[in-house]
Amino acid sequence: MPNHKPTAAASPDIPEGATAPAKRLRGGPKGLRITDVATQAGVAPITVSRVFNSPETVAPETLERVRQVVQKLGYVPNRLAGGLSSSRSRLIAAIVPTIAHSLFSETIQVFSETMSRAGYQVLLALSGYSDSSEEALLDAVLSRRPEGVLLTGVAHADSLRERLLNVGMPIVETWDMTGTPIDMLVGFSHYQVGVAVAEHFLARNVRAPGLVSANDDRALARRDGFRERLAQAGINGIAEVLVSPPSSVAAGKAALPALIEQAPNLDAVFCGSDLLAIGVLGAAKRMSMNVPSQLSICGFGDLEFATETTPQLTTVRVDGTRIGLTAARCLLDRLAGVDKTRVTDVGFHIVERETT
Amino acid sequence: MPNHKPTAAASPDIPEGATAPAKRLRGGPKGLRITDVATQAGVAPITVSRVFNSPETVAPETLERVRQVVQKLGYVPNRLAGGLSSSRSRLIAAIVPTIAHSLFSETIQVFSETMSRAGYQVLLALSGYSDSSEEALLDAVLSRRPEGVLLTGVAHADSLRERLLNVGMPIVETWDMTGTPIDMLVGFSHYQVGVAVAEHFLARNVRAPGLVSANDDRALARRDGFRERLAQAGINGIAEVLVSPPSSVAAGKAALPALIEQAPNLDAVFCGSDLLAIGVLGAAKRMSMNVPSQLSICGFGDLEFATETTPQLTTVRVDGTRIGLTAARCLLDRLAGVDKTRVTDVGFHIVERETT
DNA sequence: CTGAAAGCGCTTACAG
DNA sequence: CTGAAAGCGCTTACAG
Repeated sequence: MPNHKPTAAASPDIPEGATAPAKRLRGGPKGLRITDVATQAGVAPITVSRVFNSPETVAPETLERVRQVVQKLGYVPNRLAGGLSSSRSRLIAAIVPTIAHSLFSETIQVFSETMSRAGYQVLLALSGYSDSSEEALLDAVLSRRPEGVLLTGVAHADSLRERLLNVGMPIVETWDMTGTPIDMLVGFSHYQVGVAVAEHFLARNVRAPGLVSANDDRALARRDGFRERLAQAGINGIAEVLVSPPSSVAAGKAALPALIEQAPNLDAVFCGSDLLAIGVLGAAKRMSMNVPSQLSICGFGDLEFATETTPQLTTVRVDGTRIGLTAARCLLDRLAGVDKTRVTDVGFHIVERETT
Repeated sequence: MPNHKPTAAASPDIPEGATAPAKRLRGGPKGLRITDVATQAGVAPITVSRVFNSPETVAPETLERVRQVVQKLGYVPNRLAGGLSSSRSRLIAAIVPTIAHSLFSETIQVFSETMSRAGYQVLLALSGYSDSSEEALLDAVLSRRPEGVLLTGVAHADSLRERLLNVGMPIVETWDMTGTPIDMLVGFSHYQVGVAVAEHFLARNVRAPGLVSANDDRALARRDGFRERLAQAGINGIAEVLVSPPSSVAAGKAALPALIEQAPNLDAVFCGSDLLAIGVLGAAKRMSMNVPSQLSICGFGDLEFATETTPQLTTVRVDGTRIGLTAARCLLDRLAGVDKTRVTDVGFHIVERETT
């Protein structure tokens, strides 16, 4: 027979005349609490807590007994309470511009899987591509007291950087590169992508390259690398069309005529995404321009289908899965007290498919 | 001058000889608390709380004064504490098999945007396609005490259904249809998709259709509808290849020869996803089979690029954005106390592109 | 419109 | 290996 708690036996024996200060009730019973389990198992609440948080410190028989009660009652600990009490929320925030049709989704997928295997849960925060309400978003995120944060891109606004520098929790910036990370960083240089694509075009003796891309931070960095490398080769005044995110096939289609208007001799286009590249390809076909002989097209993102359906396109591949996994490991190491490599450059590859 | 709290003035005047029961400290100061703001603003903590939660009940001047202190100090309320105290976590859980390369990502995107506009945050839980650890996943989710749950698919395992029926929080099942939803439902019938694709093929006088798909619940429901409708038309013993998720172009490529081995006269394939369809299309090309004249191919998902790059393919379109928006509204209405329509069938469309 | 007290359900920090 | 007490940072439920 388990040892009974003395207090558990002495239930309603408060003297009639006692001046108990009229206990205020806060709503009805909301569910099972740790004390319910403790009472049934004949242990103190702290022992039930240990069964969940440090089972190795509990005697095997006690462990078994408590677990059976937990199972029987269907008790699920309240982590709001647990987190408040322990200052360990077991929550990680992931701040992403968007997950729809995006390269980031596989990063978040792996990141989330890895974190949850380690006992953390992911709070998803979509920032959109506008910086407008990023302050509010950060407030919302920080109000949950996450133990770590994954950012997509490097923090742009100074006010955000400032705040994040001061929160004192592990932070990984991803999908970009900078010399001044807030904390840890897993990504690659979009500027260098632009340079590499420029060199790819130059090697093909392109004369009048143009560019179509969304006007977000990273796409603009690629543009800058592209432009500056071409300028070194004496090519200036590049035709350019910027579209607002999300980029789409339709936007790519519309862009080609606009580019040709700016540069009638256009013979190459660097696109901010594979969807844009497919749009440009479609428009080129309709204008009877041969790709790639008359018009070289390079996308970005290396969508899975593209290899099969559009072998005329060159594209840039980034290993989003590796970014997610590495970012998760960085955070986990840091949370475990290990001082982790701060910057990881995962690089990128230009994927030139067989020319048709 | 703001009215000072009496207690705020009387700081360290406890008599030396007092037998104060050795206050135990729990770690150092972890950050700003509501009392820090209250003290600086010369109000009670509860007033600061009201500034955040019911500003309309606070005098304009007080409101302003408190907000300035909040701003100056950079105070962010602790929602672990707030949620524990108020039993309102302001958290919504979204349980999704996967968000990478998936149709669900746009549903989650819109769902998350809509919920966050309403002051909720989304906890992302990836269930994978295996039911193995779904119990553990649900425990993790419920431990956060979300105020609502979005499920992808209808709950399969009885034990899960049982638990969800009893948690007493609003639940929306999505992306599927059933006569016995747990609570609310926004989706469509995968079985009917299969029926519709069968009819599409029958209208084209197909004789020997086959099927390749992942072996998840919903894909199998499509298969069943497909099979049974064909059986009604006297077509039985359909060639079939099941692949494990995630489905891919490569899996589609590998499937076609396997299908032809089962059915040498194969003249149509219903694919579980557009990626599989692209793979089958690629394999057909390599085998010099004309699509669609020799081989009809139907995908599922209507990926954006496909319209442009693979006009030979037919596919099935579902409005994932609408599912996400509707699901969010259902939950929000319910949270606001409105009794909401329980079942919404968003339907689907067979998209037949111009035949090349 | 504002506040003092009590309580939300856990875990820390001791103590045995 | 186990437990009693105190505290985590808020909000509820009154009271004025």
